[in-house]
Amino acid sequence: MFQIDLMSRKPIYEQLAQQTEKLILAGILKPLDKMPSVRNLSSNLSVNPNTIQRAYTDMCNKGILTSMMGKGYYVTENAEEVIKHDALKKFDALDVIVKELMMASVGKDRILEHIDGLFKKGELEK
Amino acid sequence: MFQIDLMSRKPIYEQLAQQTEKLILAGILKPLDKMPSVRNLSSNLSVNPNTIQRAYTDMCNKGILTSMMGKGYYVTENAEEVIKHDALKKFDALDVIVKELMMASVGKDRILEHIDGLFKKGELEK
Amino acid sequence: MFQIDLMSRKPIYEQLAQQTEKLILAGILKPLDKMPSVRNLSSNLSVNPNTIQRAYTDMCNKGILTSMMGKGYYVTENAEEVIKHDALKKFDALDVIVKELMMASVGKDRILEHIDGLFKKGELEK
Amino acid sequence: MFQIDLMSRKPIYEQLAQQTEKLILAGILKPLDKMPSVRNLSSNLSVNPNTIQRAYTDMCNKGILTSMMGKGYYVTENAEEVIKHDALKKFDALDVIVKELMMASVGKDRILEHIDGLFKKGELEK
DNA sequence: GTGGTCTAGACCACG
DNA sequence: GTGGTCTAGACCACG
Repeated sequence: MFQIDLMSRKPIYEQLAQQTEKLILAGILKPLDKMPSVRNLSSNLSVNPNTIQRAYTDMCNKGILTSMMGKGYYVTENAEEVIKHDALKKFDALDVIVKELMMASVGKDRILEHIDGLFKKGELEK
Repeated sequence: MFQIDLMSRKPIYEQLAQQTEKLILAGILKPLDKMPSVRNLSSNLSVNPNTIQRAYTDMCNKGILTSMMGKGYYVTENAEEVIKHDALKKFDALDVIVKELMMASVGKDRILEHIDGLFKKGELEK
Repeated sequence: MFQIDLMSRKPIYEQLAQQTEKLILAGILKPLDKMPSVRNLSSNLSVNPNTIQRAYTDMCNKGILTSMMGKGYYVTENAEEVIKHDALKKFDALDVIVKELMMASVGKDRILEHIDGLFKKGELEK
Repeated sequence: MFQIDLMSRKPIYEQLAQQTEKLILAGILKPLDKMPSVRNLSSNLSVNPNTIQRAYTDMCNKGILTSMMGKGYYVTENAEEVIKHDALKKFDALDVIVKELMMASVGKDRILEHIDGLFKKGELEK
């Protein structure tokens, strides 16, 4: 269910959080679903329990998961909503990249065309 | 000429390299121009000399600068070309972000519109 | 009769004890009344029997309940008295919070007003 | 500057965060002040570096501290503001306690009188 | 030197 | 069994 890239510059706990969010958006993980236990996921992925804990705690703070002591971690009811709301912050990152492309004389048409292409590929994947 | 944001998450040496590239693309730094000396820039910006060195060395490796022992660092003749070519790698980063926005149910129209807006603002700045 | 909030940070056994105390103060549970059996309450609330046991044992230690081997748990004769006496310890917790509000520049008037408001609401509920 | 109570039920990282907040509210730690380094504070308090890190990271997430890689942690410019704003959440905790006192037949007058007493003591401390 | 991430592993509270 | 906290200590990036 989860795949970790140890060579990535992205911290493992961020990889876990991001993949969890994708599973929720894809409807594979649903509200009130139980997450794998810290120890279980730790041994399955060969990742230290502390690292799993960090990922889960971060998601709790964001309102995507909730913990029940002695029971486990669960997807919150409004997890999808929270994730979608957070995604809007990504427009800022998009701004930065587009501006850098502009600086490098990459024209507007070429960028729009490129994004258009992404959506066409995305539609084919469905 | 250079402005460092100590609060940024981006490493100072990356900020320096990126600003140098922008100055070259803007035609302010031209091929064969001499870069400020490591010591000089270090004291002007109150930045550790190692950090300046790192930025210069990185740019040398990319072919944007060249060092002449005992003389200093100079902008290469084809620096602009190299930078523009490198910029194309940023399409990958753009892909990642656009896909994440798509996952979060942000529609194509909204993204294209947003980018369109960026270009309009960019034109006004000119 | 009892309602457990699994999402609460408060341990279930504390929730049970607190609700029992409220039922006693409200006169719903009276001295010498029999408490539900551990097994019974456990299945009704879908709570681990150990948790019920813990709540009952704690209340025995405080003098609110008493156990009769093979018979069950009963409200003690002076349970109400014990609970009211214990409540005075809550003044300490109140002190801590009020001091923290003071530190954060929340004025005396605002605090007193707030508490006044609570009592007015409380009276309406009657 | 910091005092840790190892016997307290409150986690060390919370004790550290709370004491930092108090120092800021008291004007002892001011905006842009540098915090002790993780390693330094760790050895001074005989507390594991990870625990200090946790406290600092939490405060970063709340907007009270900011970290500069390779430089250290600094109090943010609007730290005091953030702390005061957060303090308002404590009214909820106050509600809970006051209601519990009410349940235990502690009258409004007695509570208001008690708080009044706290403020008089507070004034004497000045 | 300074923060950031991670592993290994212990101990506790809760259920 | 499950999460929560903590110690010990390593290794890396950054300055």
